[in-house]
Amino acid sequence: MNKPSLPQGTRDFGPEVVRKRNYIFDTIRNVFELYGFQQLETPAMENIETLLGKYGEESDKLIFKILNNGLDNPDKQKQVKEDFQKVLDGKSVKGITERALKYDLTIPFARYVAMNHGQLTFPFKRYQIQPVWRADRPQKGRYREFYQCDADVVGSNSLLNEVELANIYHEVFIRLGITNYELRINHRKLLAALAGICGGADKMTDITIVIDKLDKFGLEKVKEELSQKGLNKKQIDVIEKYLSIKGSNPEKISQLKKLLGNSETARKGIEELEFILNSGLTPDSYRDHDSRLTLDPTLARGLNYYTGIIFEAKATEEVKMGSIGGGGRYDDLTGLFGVPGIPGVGISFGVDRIYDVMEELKLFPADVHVGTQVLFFNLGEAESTKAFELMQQLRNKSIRCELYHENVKFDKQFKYAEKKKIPFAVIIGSKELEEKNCTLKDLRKGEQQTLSFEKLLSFSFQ
RNA sequence: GUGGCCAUAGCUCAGCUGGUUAGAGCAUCAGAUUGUGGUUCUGAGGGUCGUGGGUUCGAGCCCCAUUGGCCACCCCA
Repeated sequence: MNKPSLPQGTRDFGPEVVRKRNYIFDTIRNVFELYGFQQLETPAMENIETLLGKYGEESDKLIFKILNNGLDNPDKQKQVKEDFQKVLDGKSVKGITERALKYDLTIPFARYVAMNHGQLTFPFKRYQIQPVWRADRPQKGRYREFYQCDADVVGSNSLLNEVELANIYHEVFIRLGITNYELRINHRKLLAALAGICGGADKMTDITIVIDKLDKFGLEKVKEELSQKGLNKKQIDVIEKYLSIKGSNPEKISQLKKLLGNSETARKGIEELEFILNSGLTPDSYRDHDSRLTLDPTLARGLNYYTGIIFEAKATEEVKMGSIGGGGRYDDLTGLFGVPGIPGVGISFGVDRIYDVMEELKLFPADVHVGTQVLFFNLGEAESTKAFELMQQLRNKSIRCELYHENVKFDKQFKYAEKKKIPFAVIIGSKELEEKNCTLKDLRKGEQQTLSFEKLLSFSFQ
């Protein structure tokens, strides 16, 4: 018998970890609901054509495909073998696989909206907290199964939504104690305008991918790669100017206007960025701390469907972690599913990464640990019957209790309480039973007192 | 998908240029202690050294393959 193991990149979560994760989930959920979002759930798997081609070519390879059942049916052998040959050639074939695990929450949401747009009240504000799967190779902060927490607004072009979403980021991170985060924003239209000047719209993907690497590889390497992509000296010069835009947010805006101001597309993008940056609705702290909400012209984001404002949230530099959240506006996501004209904007939190950041910065409050408050010692049949009765009454008062499972010596029962960090022990032995009282010991202080049963039931257990 | 590093007790690790019976700390269990835990002391259990093959008189150590983990690239949360 082989040792049991987990699939690569997946994890079990023990009780301690689940508590901490729930703390994050609850915080995010509360903020989402505070802002008027309602929860949606979609299946773990989707029809494969719902997902393929939505994220870009590279990402299609990272979608987990589910093998069809019944491939061993003798009547189908010939067809299956032909289909499988196509799979070997890198194609996705319905005869072999027609379902896949979802890759993110946005596309399934768009599918849902496309299917139900007749019934929905717009703007539709939904949030979704579910696992997604990527066949990526695991490494730091990257797993094959991980949770996303998304909030999206569809059916509204208003930039108010962007402002709201930026506020949600702020509120969540502050509540979690991640006070040193940075929310970077940019606009796809700036990148489109830049591409328009430098080699045409079809170069946009290449350009965005390359400039996204600026902070990692530096300017020279970026210029080198642009040259390899077929851009000429003049075009690269423009991009260099674009990349060297620095300073406060207003300073960057004015430089962008100078560089791209001739382009109608860019002007629209800059206007929208200015609206967000200057919005009186953002918390005061944004304006006090310019670095919190930062205009970053080099921010690109890989996902193809973004068309407007894009967001990315990062923790402080000292925590070497990729982005802990991202999002943006898309003009026409449901158009992919035959229902055009529904724009949307959304954000996503990466809970697994937020967890790692909080662990590293020791941000979990001590009281996320909510275990048993009271352990009733088991000192015999008559004794434990009384203990059981009292325990149930305490439970009715929402005090978390348990009765030790067998009558063993004190030593063991104390050590059990110790290990489970149970603060109180209630001892009812033959002596107490006779005197109709009990011994209550505070294990943190090492102090104990004798209480009547009535007193025990009204004790606060703090 | 590409590259680098690693794999020894439940956990963290030691184990010399290949040489007798593979060690430590922590954890676990038992006892000192049948109504008072955390400390202490004593003892015990626990390993086909990730897996499969090879070289050798002899392999935890060397070689090949394989699986898994970590890290980086691509990409991303």
